[in-house]
Amino acid sequence: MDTLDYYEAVYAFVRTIPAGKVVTYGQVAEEIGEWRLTARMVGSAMHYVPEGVPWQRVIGAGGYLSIAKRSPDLYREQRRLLESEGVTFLSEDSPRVNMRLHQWIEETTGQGTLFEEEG
DNA sequence: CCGCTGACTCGCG
DNA sequence: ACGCGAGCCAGCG
Repeated sequence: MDTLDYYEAVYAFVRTIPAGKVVTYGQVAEEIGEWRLTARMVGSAMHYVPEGVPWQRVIGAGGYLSIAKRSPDLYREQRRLLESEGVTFLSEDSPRVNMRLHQWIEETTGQGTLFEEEG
């Protein structure tokens, strides 16, 4: 698989994520199954995401909207898009999605289950 | 070819 | 809970 095809594979996968569901960067890489394709690569692909791809459904590990650190504007945009399709957060102020309700792919490694509810 | 960087992630204070 | 450093691999100058 050529390098640029990685991006296409990522976009193709992201398009299959149903509204109201979210997947982490790491999960996208894992699902595609190319050993070179890491979470970082998925992040790069999302940076150049073409129109029509529901990029907001790809989030950081643990439900955290990782874009928040680098771009407050994109964070607000992503949050707005997610909430408009029914995704809920741990709290109004929290940048973390309620993974219990919205995670599309179940964690199988047993590690991701240490997601905590708030309150 | 070398070095730096990044829409990432994990482990440690 | 949170900042930091390290590991990660492809892109770019």
